[in-house]
Amino acid sequence: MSHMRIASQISTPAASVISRTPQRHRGRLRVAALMRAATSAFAEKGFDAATMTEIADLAGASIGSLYQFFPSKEALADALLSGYGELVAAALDEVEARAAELSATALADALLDLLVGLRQETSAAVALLDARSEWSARRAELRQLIRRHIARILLGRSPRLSPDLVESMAAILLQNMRIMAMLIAEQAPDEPPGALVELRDMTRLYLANRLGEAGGEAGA
Amino acid sequence: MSHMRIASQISTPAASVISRTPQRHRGRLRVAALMRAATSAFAEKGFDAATMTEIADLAGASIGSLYQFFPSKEALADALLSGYGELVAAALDEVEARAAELSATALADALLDLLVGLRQETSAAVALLDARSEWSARRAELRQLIRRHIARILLGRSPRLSPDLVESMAAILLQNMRIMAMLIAEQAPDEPPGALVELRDMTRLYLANRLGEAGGEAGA
Amino acid sequence: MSHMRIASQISTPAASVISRTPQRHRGRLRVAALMRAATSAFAEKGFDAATMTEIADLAGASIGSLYQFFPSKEALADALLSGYGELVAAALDEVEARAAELSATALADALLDLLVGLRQETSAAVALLDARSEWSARRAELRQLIRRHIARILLGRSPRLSPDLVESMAAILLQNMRIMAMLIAEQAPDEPPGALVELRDMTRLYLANRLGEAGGEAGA
Amino acid sequence: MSHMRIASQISTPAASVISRTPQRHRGRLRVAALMRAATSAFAEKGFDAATMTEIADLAGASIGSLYQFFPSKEALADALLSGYGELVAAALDEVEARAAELSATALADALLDLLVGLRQETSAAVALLDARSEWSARRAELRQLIRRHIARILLGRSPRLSPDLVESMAAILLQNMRIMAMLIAEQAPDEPPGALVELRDMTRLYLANRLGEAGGEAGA
DNA sequence: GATGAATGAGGTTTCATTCAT
DNA sequence: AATGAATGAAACCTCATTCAT
Repeated sequence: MSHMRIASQISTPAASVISRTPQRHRGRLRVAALMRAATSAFAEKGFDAATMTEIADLAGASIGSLYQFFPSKEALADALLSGYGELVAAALDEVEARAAELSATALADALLDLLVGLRQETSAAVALLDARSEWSARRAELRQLIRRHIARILLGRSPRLSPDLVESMAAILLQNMRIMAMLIAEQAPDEPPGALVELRDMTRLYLANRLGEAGGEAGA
Repeated sequence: MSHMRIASQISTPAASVISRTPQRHRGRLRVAALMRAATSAFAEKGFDAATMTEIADLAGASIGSLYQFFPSKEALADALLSGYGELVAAALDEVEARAAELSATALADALLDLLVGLRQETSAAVALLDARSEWSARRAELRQLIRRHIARILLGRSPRLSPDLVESMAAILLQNMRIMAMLIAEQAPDEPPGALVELRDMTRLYLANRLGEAGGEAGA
Repeated sequence: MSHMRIASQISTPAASVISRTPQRHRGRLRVAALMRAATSAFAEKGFDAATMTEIADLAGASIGSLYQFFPSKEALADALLSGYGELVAAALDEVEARAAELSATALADALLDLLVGLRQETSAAVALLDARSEWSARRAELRQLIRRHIARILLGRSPRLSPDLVESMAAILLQNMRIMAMLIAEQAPDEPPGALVELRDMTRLYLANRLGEAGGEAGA
Repeated sequence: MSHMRIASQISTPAASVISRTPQRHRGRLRVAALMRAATSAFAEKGFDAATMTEIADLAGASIGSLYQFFPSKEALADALLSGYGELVAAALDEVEARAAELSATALADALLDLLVGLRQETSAAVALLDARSEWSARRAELRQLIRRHIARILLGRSPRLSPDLVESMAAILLQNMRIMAMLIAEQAPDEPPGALVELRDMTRLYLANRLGEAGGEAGA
């Protein structure tokens, strides 16, 4: 399923965002460990509260080693966000491939489950994007990337929908996906357990209505 | 309407959260100005990035004056959150008073519009609550306060619903209210304009379905 | 006995050290309360750690009121030290009056018990004098005042002793008096209880030896 | 002689009290320089009045460097006190080794001279221990450590003395050692020069009396 | 490449002192 | 006289970043 991706599969990001692409195996392992550590630290404490030293320690590396690969804290955040964008795009690709044969309900489920497998990465990404208003450009970019992708999937299923409508729907679906990921994360232990069901039902109801299908009744 | 409340109506909060309750007129004005400045700073930059010096400057006060009333940055955040909880509770009271005579659609609208009038306060509150995982207790508390209030409104309208269901619905409605406030805030200039309509329609559809009414068709 | 003086008997100090001599009864009470509060705060926390606000609060006065009588923290310390000097001088006067008829042992006891009744004042004075090296002049002055007084007493009892020797003896006796006060203060709950006896015996032994008397054997 | 130890021999203290044990030669030098600077600053101005910036400057280091090894001002004080405890213990070990063959007078001299070689460290330690009443536990601990050591030495010389008596004697001897160190320090230029002799004679007299020896007559 | 010590700008907080009411 | 708000210098401490070994 689409959400089988796990943190350790964070792939080495595009060369452009890190200071020096490691040529050796050791280096690639290091970078992976550092990004994993950064993801965890940012997800748990946020961009500002997480320290570079702490991230290096978490990865079992020295602070100097961290700076060898990521020339600044912001560059590290950038690399994480790029990687996150790629992860989500890949997951959406899988959904897109199956979209034609999915009912509205099944499509709603596929989307809602998508970020669940990327819970921690999503937490980190949200923390990074919420941290600095100067990054609104990057935030807009990432959101647009995902939104466009979702819109394409919707348009593939129902070609008669207007492009504008489909983009607006995608914006709302993305919000619901985010809420789903947050509800499942350990950060929301106090939310009523039934909330998950309600979110799913609401999304199914909405998508069925918009895609012109009858379904979307509450289930369990 | 309920969302006519504006930022300048922040009242001096309960004495418990500030270090020295102002005992003179000038002091009360100062506290109000400081809280307004803090709301603005936290909303724009987040808890960590906003500095105490900056907040004092924004309020036209000295740093010492800020600390006279709020003994720490965290105490300031606490005071803001308490005040926010009271604002939301007051707004929900108004909705509750009218709830019996509202259709499901109208109720959905009333809720969605509720936080819009508190846009900036909501941004600040969200920023504060997301900032520190140590505050999950306070976050849970505030969320629960609002959720329970919404649940009570729903139960008033449809007494046959189970308490658990109603709490779960409230959790989802709260999320939608939050999204609404964010979409309207200046922070999301890049979102498609139709997203607002979609969010509203989705919420109407959902609420009508759960409250057993027919309505909830898309409009605009 | 000489050590019956208690804190509340701190007399209003010489007019020169306070900013404005209070003409009314209320004012004199205020000053007394402030000095008592300052003595307590300095004794417990030291000069630096005690705050002016805290002292005012302790005295049930406002910070403005404190500054009305003592124009600075240092002036407050000065007033306290002056008062302390007068207290000790008065107590020494009493000993001096009885000195001729006292045995060496009894004289040792009288001196050792002298500061015990001024425990808290002594703690405060020591804290003040130890606080700032800039005050070594004042420290020297106060010590000299007391030392000379003790020397005079010794000389009165044994006129054949050289003035230099008597001053040196006084210096040592003063140290022993200070230790006695500290051992009895609540600050030294961990010292062995027998230490008091040893200190007393050592002092008796020493004084008897120097005053040419046989006595000073250990007792209990 | 036991008081040949000098400040520059402060060794890198136990790892437990500093935040990051230096792992390179340069780091170890830094830590030693910082502790030397701190000893000097605390001895001269006291704990509160000495500033961290000043200490770093004195050591020729940056403020960040100071905090790299000592995570707080209090931790720095702790490290100093631990080091001081070790220094005194080492010096007492030397006295203990020679104690059997020393007369009461010679033993008194050995003890009195002991802290003289550690004048500056003693000044600093006294300043630190007197600074904060919250440190009474640490103060008690350090005092007890030294007292027990002295008591052991006394018991070695005169095994028939009761353990309680010996502890009480040690408490008094420690006070005399402290006074000796203070009298010799540059902080007491105004004390009569003969005071040193008197202190020494008093201590000799006392110890000879308690150890059952005849000696202890005044000299010089 | 790797390590960890060094740096210092900048943030939070305290508190003596002043002054308007 | 009395009160308590206002002020800002200065202290403690953090942490991103650089650099010598």
